[in-house]
Amino acid sequence: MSDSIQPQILVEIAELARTLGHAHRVALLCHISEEERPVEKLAELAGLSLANASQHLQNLKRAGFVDTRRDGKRILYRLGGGPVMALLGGLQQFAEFKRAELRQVVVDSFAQPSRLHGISREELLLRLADGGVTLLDVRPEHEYALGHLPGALNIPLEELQGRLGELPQGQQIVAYCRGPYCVLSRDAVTMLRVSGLKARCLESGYPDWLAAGLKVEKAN
Amino acid sequence: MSDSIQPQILVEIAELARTLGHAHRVALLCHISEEERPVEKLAELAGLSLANASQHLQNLKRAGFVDTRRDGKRILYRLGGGPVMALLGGLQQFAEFKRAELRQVVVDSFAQPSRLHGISREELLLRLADGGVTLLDVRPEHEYALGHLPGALNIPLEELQGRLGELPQGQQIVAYCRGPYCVLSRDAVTMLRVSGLKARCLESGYPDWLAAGLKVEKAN
DNA sequence: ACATCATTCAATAAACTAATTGATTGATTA
DNA sequence: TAATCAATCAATTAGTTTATTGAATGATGT
Repeated sequence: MSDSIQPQILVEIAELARTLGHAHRVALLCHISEEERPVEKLAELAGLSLANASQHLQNLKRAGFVDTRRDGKRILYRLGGGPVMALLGGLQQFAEFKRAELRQVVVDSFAQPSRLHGISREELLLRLADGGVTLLDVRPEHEYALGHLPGALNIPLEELQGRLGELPQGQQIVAYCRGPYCVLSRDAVTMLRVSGLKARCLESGYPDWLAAGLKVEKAN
Repeated sequence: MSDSIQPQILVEIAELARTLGHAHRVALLCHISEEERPVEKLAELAGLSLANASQHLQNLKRAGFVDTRRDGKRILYRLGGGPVMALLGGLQQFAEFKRAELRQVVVDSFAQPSRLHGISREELLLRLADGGVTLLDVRPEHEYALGHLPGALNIPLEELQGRLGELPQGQQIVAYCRGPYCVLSRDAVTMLRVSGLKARCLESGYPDWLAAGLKVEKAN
């Protein structure tokens, strides 16, 4: 076997990962991904002291996850170039997978013979173009606010039972949540079908959509 | 604005990232991804003491990146469930993007009017089924050895000039490397075209292929 | 030019992480 | 049942990383 992987790229990968290895930095990165923001605002959002936030932000910048520009007195941080969100999405998906695994649901839903045959992103895009589909985001409100598929309706799973009336009767409904390992949309589809509605799952969730570079909508 | 992201998932994400935040652990994970292996072998491959390797491996296991099983006296580590390779691929791609950026090549290749119109994975799969395509992996040999697209020929970019004779004359050649931000395959295509061969780039690289869950080939 | 304001820098103490050593576990073979 | 062997655990030391403080930038607006 050759001398395995180039050690230098390993070190670079590890450095990138370590930069994301602190909850405050991940939080800051999320806040930046929502919208370009000055340091003070970010510190407030993340609940950090100014100097502390500044240092974390500089770490993120050194790693290339964010960029800055000056606007008058303030320095605005924005998302950097490159596949930053894909990376963050990958982490989020793995975290989501682990949670699902803990609840011992993954195995069940894979074992389940009718996997509710989810709809792929490609098919969804086609269906959306035709207009015969209602997109339903069943994640909690704050996650929806941070970004969702264009035109998606938000009814968190917990509220779904009580808000069935808000959904169109004739149309096909496509529910999605955090990804293939997240059970929210599966539960939603089961619930909707029981109520006599035509519902399917999106195979992949919001992070995946984001990672694929497709357009998203954000709350104001 | 609502209370932003759930702090708990942020902590979990950060923990995952921190686990990948050490070159030795990334190296171990790569070695494990190649093949199920016992601790001793992994320690040797990564150049670590046994106890040290064991500790790193346990970190990886705690995070869910790897799993273990016993086989006689030895304990074999294998890749865990969930989108581990997608995550690692995401990191690799971001690292690759940064390198390209440093060389100030990304901007150029995006600015370049004819982006060498790359071929998509879907199209490649179709073409491969027809058999009229030669797949060319232009990454260094050791990277190729760790895994490559099924049936791909390996000629590292540095050797390409001298080994043009190994390529079929009539067939379309599809070159790939580490991903959309890697310049190896672009350079290769340019070189091949100059030599009168029909060549195109794969839009996405090996890590992306891996992340998409498609079949790969490994050296023995 | 001066005062102002957002941000960064520098220095410190506290907390955490990594590598080494040697002891321990737990399954296998004789 | 004892010897063996792979792997893990425990404890130590050295090295990093984090949050805090207060001082230093550096562009703005009067």
